[in-house]
Amino acid sequence: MSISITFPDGAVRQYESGVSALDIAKGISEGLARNVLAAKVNGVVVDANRTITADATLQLLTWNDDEGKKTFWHSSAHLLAEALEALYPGVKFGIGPPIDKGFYYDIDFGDQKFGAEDFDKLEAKMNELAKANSSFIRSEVSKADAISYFTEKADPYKLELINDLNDGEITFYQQGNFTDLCRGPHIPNTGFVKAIKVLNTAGAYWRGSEKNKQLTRIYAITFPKRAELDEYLLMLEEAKKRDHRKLGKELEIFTFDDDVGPGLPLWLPNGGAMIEILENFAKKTEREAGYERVKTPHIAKESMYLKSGHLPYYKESMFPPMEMDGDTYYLKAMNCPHHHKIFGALPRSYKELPLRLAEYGTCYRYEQSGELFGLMRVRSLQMNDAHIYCTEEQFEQEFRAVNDLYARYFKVFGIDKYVMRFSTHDPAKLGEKYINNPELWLKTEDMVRKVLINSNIPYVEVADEAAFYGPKIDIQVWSAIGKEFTLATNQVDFAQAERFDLYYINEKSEKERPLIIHRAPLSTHERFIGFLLEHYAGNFPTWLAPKQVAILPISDKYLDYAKDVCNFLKKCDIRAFIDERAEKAGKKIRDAEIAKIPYMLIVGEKEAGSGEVSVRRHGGEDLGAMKQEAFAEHIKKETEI
RNA sequence: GCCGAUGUAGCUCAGUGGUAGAGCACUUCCUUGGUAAGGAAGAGGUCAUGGGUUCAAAUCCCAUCAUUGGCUCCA
Repeated sequence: MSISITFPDGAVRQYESGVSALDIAKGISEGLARNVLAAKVNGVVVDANRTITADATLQLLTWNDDEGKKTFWHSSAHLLAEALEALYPGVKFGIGPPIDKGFYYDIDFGDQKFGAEDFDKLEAKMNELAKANSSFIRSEVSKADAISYFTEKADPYKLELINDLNDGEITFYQQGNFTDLCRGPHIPNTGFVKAIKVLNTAGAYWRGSEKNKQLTRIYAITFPKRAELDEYLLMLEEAKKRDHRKLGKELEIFTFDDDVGPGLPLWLPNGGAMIEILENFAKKTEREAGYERVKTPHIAKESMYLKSGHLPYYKESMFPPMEMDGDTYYLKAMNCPHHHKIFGALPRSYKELPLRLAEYGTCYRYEQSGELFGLMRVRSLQMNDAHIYCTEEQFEQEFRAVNDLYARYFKVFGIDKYVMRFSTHDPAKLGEKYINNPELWLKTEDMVRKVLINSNIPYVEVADEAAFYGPKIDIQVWSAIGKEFTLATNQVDFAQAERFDLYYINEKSEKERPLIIHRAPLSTHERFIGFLLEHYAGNFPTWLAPKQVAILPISDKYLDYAKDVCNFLKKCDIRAFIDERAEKAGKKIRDAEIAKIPYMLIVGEKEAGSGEVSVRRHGGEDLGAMKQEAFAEHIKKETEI
């Protein structure tokens, strides 16, 4: 019997029923067949050697397809497991999925030890098994047989997984001497794997729950070509150079000190300068957008956090309380309750709304020790915070205005690689993780969704990630080394107005609850500057650079002229300094280049005589000689934002 | 918090049981120079901290602290 196969380009060809994707590939070219990792039949990814017995659409998946890569890495995880079982008999296997870059396998090593010193051995074994060209053989297994197989192997994890599956949907895959519970699909054989790198190990709780046993997770990556692995490793090296922790040290932005404490950054003068620049920018922008600035203390009494509802949710991650005059005080971990108190301090009319209260508020959060990460996750932080109190009718416009503000900021910084994550509640956790008000949850979530859709903002919606007081939008970005974190946030709060008994008088002279928007588009100084360091790889645009201009006298004979230039630039609000060392120009240039100073002004006999400066841009571009005033003008123009 | 790794001069790092090292940075002197490293000398360390083993510990063992790769968490 013959069947019709439709290819992605629309071509339809006839084949004998029972043909496999691999057969079809071979029919097209041997070269293609060598590269086929899996196939997409009627939209479902399957093994390339699965037989096709009815008319179907077919896409051959290779390394160039994401699904091809995923299949390749998934099979590589099985290869890793096969090697581990050979080297460490009796280890138990958790799960071994592909990830964005490579794959991992969670292993229970029992009494056996596995560490970085064993990576070479494991790689060697994997290479050996890869060369064996073992086919991945699929078999359908009854639940009873599956249970009996893994009972014999005494693997509690696989048994637990099988338990959740139904008879008839269980498949095994075998390659060489290794058999695994797996839904597949897999690449044709292990020989496709040509380059292997075991990257690191980590503890990982079984099924992601702290209550379960911690397994050893082994991360690795594989490629069909040696050269691709080398390229990948090189890229990792490059990424490390952008790491804000490395750059922050090199550019003297921040430091940590054991006597100050973990997660408590010290801002060096360069970091202090950046903070000032960012604040000035934000304050101006927010003033124009109708925000008013407020200022609140760093501590408050327990009663306020009980009222706000934060304490039961976050007590564990607040610094321990202080006892004073018979009262219990906490260091503030969030600014919202303080701001709510400001809203409530005066009688409010609908005419005052929306009321937008902004503060670069300093907060302290007792983050778990294992969470601390450079500037991205710290225990003292200063937030670009504001709370907008508005009526329900004003909500959409206000929420949209906040999103516009993000867009504006992100454009200034050239931030374009991010994902908007819309977090909603889980109805099953009302009253536990979330304020128990089902109608308001649905209503506000609808409002947010509407704004996102109406503004054409791409987003992903995730359930059960909301704040306890309402849904939120987070802007997710990635650090140089690939760690995901929330940069900015925009949250709806329908709970705290009630808790603080906040109200305004509406047109009909009735009391009404305001809706509250929490927003922090520029995140915290800590996280934002950490992010910017990586984003710009330390090469800040001139307006943001803590030091904008290095004045480099050719010799100390021209120091006086250099001082004239420096004073003039400072008067023009340009951040300039003189390299007064008795070094040659070449050395001073090199050091200014390494310090990533945007402009270098070389001043010597020629310039001193003519009142000029010779301008070199960071990176080497020579802008030639110009009058001091012309240079000041040049910088002014460039730093307008 | 949990599992693993790491901790030596300001920075980057050598140093596997026998007198603490290098490069850069710093200080001083010489050199007074033209677009990515001039020369010389000097100073700088309780080898994270506290115990232990040993004739002897940066080195071996234990604990603590910090950093870190992940996991869990994230107002």
